[in-house]
Amino acid sequence: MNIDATDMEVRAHAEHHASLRLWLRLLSCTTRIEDTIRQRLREQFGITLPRFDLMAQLEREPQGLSMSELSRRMMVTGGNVTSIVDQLEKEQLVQRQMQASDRRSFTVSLTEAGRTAFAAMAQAHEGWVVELLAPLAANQQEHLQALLGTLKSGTPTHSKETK
Amino acid sequence: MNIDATDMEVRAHAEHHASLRLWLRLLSCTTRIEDTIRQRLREQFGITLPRFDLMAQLEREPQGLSMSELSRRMMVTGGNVTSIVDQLEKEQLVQRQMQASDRRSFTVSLTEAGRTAFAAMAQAHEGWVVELLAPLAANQQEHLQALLGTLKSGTPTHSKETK
DNA sequence: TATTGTTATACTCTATAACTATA
DNA sequence: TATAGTTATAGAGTATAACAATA
Repeated sequence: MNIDATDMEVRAHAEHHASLRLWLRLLSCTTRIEDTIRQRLREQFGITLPRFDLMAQLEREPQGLSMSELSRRMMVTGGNVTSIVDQLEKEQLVQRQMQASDRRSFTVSLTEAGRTAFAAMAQAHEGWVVELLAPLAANQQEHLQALLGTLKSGTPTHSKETK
Repeated sequence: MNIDATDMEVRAHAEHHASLRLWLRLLSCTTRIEDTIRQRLREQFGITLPRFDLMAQLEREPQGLSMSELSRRMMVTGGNVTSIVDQLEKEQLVQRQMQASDRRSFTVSLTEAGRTAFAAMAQAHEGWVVELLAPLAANQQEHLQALLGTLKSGTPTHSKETK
């Protein structure tokens, strides 16, 4: 637009546009997969994604987690964790256990039924993920993993010329 | 687990696990960026992501879109589009216009104020995206775009050995 | 009859804030 | 005082289904 636009500015505009297109594609790919998984979890197991995620957190920590730790890991506020745990407890998939050391707190863990149910769901879930990522060959998946690692860590492997 | 497990099965298990890790990383990267954008849109412009998305759809189609077309493009049901358009119309950012050809339908488009407001939001939005993707150099972003294109299209560039 | 859009309802997730019990 | 967790409230987004007007 500017008559004084330099090559660098032109290039910067083009790169900005490319970043925006990349973000829209990243978002649409992820959303499409997530929606598919969400729908299948609901249809086949009658469970929502946040509940599945909470159970997955507990599955990784057999000794259980406190409400506040769950809140931190799931990045949602405490009140929400309470309601999700309430629902899962009603279905006897998780249990609250008193802690002798601190009577304000307690430990949430999977019940035996919860472990069994989660195992079936996790197996199906993994199958869906494999299926939905199948358009990418194994070496492409590795490459994608590496690129996303760079994006996540915030550590560029190549320095950028533009400030 | 199985005593008869062949090398292929072992490899398949390893690849399945890698796919799952890739999916979790894809999800966390995307969610992190999306949450940041959502939060900034709310704080700086008092708008939600679905409303921003609807305005973005309209910005691309100056002649406007019908409710059903908006519903299709945003992949949400008609009732939801009605409520989002209602809110934006109340803020005078979009307008409903009668269509002579079909009196059941009408055209939704950005108002002048809506175009102005959207321009400011879109510019900020693009800047955030550039910032959040900055850990990746330009050539890495191109690579990521290509890989996601393969994932999206469902057309593997390499055939897979496993059925 | 089919389609366009609205309305009503219900549910989940979310954040905020006030609250209780314990440390 | 501070912390762990709960409760209450409000709001957004979503799907479903019944509905009115028009084609």
